[in-house]
Amino acid sequence: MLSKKAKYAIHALIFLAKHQEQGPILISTIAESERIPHKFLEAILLDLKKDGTLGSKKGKGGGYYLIKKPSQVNMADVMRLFDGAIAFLPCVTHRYYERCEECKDEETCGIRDAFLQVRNATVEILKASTLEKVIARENRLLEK
Amino acid sequence: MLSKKAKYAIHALIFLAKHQEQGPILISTIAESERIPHKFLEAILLDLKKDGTLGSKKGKGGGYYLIKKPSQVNMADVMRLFDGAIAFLPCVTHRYYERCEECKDEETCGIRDAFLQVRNATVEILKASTLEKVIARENRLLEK
DNA sequence: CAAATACCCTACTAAGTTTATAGAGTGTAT
DNA sequence: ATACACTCTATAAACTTAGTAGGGTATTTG
Repeated sequence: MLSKKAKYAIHALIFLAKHQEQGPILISTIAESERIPHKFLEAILLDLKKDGTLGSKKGKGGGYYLIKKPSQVNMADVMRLFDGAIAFLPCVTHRYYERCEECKDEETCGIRDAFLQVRNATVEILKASTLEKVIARENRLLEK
Repeated sequence: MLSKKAKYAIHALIFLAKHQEQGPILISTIAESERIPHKFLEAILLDLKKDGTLGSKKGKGGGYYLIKKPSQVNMADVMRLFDGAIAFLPCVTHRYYERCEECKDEETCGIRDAFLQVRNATVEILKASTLEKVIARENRLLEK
């Protein structure tokens, strides 16, 4: 399951994308609108800033804003940032690769292939799920 | 990531399937061969028994054995048994359905669709990954 | 029947992770 | 100068995971 951090991050990103033209948005504004604990959201937005997804401005009129285009922000990257590797086994991840400690012989491991397929399918779908598409989908659903 | 419980369960099942014709296998035998803490494995095998996958016999000459055919035991079921729902969001699971508490309106949620696709793809792949196929794959790799 | 065998069950503990909260610090605009 | 709003460090409560302890129960064998 996704952690709350990842879910909050996604909701915050959607909010920021929807209000992009309003300039910097206060943490408090997002926190209230999305019902996210203020201090918790602070840490989340900071992570997204260090990641290069968001920018921030201090002082009056300050707040957070999207740096990347909504078409460049995808669910796979957000998930990785907050919850780590997407794969179910450490031996089938690309960037966080580690041997499975329970595994006697990785070369002849019968389950690796299935979990590698799962990983690849998951990454493909989540990479394609960009902020732009997510918001387009919400708007489409709202119109009905 | 898969829990150790789920990984241990998979390894124990593979072991049991490979030694199927030997009759009941001792917990200790599996524990030593697969390097799983004895008491921990006990609990795991008991869960698999309650689930209907394994049978057991008490007393001398006792132990655990597969009840289902290796072609009927798949990774999706094992994962669900030990780690719960496969989906990343509670609102896209079939049997453990719950609303996402962070979600304001499920009907217009823009991310549900992507995570539903992920769930469906994952379940499909893991359902197809049966004990029979996993073992066949190991044997194929060993021959090379 | 008795004793050994081996699974069954309940409770507990240690460690790690997640989900926060508190409060002081730093930079910015007016 | 001062209010504003993000930044950083530390801490704590709740929950989950992984593993341990110890006795209970059923079955086989002599």
